[in-house]
Amino acid sequence: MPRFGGMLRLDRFKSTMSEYLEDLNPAQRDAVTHRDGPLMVLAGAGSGKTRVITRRIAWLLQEGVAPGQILALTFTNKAAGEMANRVESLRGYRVHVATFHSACARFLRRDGHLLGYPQNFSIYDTYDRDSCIKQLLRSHHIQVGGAVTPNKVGSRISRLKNLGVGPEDFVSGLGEVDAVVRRIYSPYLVRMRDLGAMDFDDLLLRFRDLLVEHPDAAEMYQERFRYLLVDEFQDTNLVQYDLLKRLSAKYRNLCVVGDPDQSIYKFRGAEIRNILDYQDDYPDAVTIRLETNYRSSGCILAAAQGVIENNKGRMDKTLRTDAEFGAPVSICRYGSEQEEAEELTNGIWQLMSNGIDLGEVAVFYRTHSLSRTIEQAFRQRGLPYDVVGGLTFFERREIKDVLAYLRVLVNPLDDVSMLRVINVPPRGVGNVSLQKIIDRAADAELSLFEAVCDADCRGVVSGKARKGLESLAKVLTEARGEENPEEAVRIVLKGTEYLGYAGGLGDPQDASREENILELINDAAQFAEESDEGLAEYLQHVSLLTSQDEQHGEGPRISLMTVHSAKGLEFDYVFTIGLEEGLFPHSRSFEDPEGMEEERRLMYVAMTRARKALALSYVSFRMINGETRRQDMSRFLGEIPDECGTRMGMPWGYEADGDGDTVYEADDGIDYDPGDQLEDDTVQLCEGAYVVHPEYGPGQVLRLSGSGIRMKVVVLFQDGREKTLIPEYAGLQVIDGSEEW
DNA sequence: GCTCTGGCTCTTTTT
DNA sequence: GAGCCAGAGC
Repeated sequence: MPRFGGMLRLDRFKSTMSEYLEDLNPAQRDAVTHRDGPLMVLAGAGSGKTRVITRRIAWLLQEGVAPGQILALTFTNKAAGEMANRVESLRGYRVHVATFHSACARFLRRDGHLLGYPQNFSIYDTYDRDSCIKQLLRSHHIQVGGAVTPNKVGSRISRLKNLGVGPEDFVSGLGEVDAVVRRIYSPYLVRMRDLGAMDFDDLLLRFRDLLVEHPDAAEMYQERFRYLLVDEFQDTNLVQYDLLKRLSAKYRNLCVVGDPDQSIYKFRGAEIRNILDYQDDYPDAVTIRLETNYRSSGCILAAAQGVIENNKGRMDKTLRTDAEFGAPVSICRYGSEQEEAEELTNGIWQLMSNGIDLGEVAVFYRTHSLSRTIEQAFRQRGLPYDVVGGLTFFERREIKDVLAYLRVLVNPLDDVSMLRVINVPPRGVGNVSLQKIIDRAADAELSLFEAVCDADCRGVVSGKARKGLESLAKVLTEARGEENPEEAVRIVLKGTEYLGYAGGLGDPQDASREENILELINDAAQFAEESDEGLAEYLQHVSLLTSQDEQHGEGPRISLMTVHSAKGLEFDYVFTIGLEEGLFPHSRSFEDPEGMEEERRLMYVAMTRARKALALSYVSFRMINGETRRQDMSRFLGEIPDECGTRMGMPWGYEADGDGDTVYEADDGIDYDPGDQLEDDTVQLCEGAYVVHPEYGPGQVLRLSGSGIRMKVVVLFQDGREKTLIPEYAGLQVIDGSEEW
């Protein structure tokens, strides 16, 4: 985590100017040495953008700008940390590098009281936001169901907030969701304020409010941060851009770096238009284009270029490279996702046997759901991997439960968190008792936390519920004021016997929930040790972690992630799977030409992550939502120039080793029907049959029930587990004879 | 008040 | 297949 401040100065960092500049090309050098005034750097993929930003910071420091006067904003905490470290190693100074959200959170912790927020406000993620909305819908007697779900209402409100549209400006459309939003939007804002809580959008909006409503505070920030640098500017939204304009209003040293071809976050309010507006808003801005790619082979670059050129509304830009043409991009078609996963595994084994570092291998996909088949194959073949994003550690149920306890300790107004834990683990507080205490709290104008901690209020319930609330109050009172996050976690766990409860959740053989909680203790301990900050800071820190910030296992590992998470990263070997119409480009973008262009930019991002080799694959049949569908090749593959791709065979010359694997050529019209194999298996499936499950391993069928598509089997697995499975979905393989295991 | 079951929906991407 | 929810049954 980047820490602000740190004024250490070491003489050995005194360098001559040329040291920062000599390995830069002329355009990069111009960007680095631009002194004052607005600067826009249009940086193509792999053109050394990060290097330019860090060198520029180092250069500014050398020019006499104080470290505290520089604020750099990046996309992930990880990127921020790396950038801060690089600057530190160049100059020996720590500068402020943060994400938009964490910077705003930090500022609001200090000055949010000017807006009436407690210093220890809670930060709600999407899930918490939806819980809050769910409660609001209930209290407004709005029926949930069909199109109206807390999540849909929440996303709609979020979108409006990103556009800077308040409840008073909102002209609702015709849809059901809009009708609900019209009723709920304003109450939601009020409710969040009462809870002392902010969602992700609020962090930006409230900080903007602060700048607008408190000119003295605004001036203080303007004086403080005289030099602003923004990475990934193409993915900022209107509110973020507005913030930047206000922050830089006095000194106008706003340096933005971005690539319109890599704008992939429209769905969360990003505006490529910001790049065009920037030129209007700062007519005197210097614009520098970085057009030399230092990352990818010539072939990969040409292939990516061939794809992105199909976008109509695009700033003209061509990337050059001096790199060798390199190996052609491999384009493979497989029969099914299982085959895709298997061949992917084979390809990676091949790389490994050539001594490749697995840390330089990545697998990208458009949607998280595609990771599962790949993960299974990797696990079976013993390949170490990390999944970036998806359900992250801090989004897990048991972790969120424990964090909710911590949150109410820090912010007693936080009823959403209190509701989450008031009966977790179960302590006899059912709906009836819960409603009683909620009503009592409302009458007494107390938060739920306060009501639970007040013996008088607890008096409204009796019996088991009362006892439960008493024990809860006892834990909360005991833990309250504990500043050390690790200690706080321990007190909560002990007082609530949460570990025992978590152990009983779900699969009894699955110890991962307890392990996760122990991991949380470690994380909290580590935070306390490294930062000497308290519980409130710890909560803020974990609330704003990004999917790329997660720590992973030891040793080199293959990275699995969505293309969105891949932005800003690079790998020697990149596999992108699921290049099929409807998946990538995703069907949700079909009607909308702008959406399709964004999909294409996404493809461009995926391709340009690769340094040495790029393999793209698609399948003829894929199981989607429990239904096997016939898939067509992605249009993007057709846009790759012929001289850049080999449309057959295994990645990079891998040959099937005669075990009967079929190699498909693209568009050869071969109809592979995975149903054939399925039917064969189903026929053999009978009581006593030996089977292998991709996850649970070998087992024996105990009973069958139902028939055809409704058929279920009960299987006793070797490890003693008994599972009821639907053969069609479970991927069960029937094997003959017990000698197999 | 708690737990289990069956029915329903689900899959875009994230701070 | 998985997560969520409502309703039934204990």
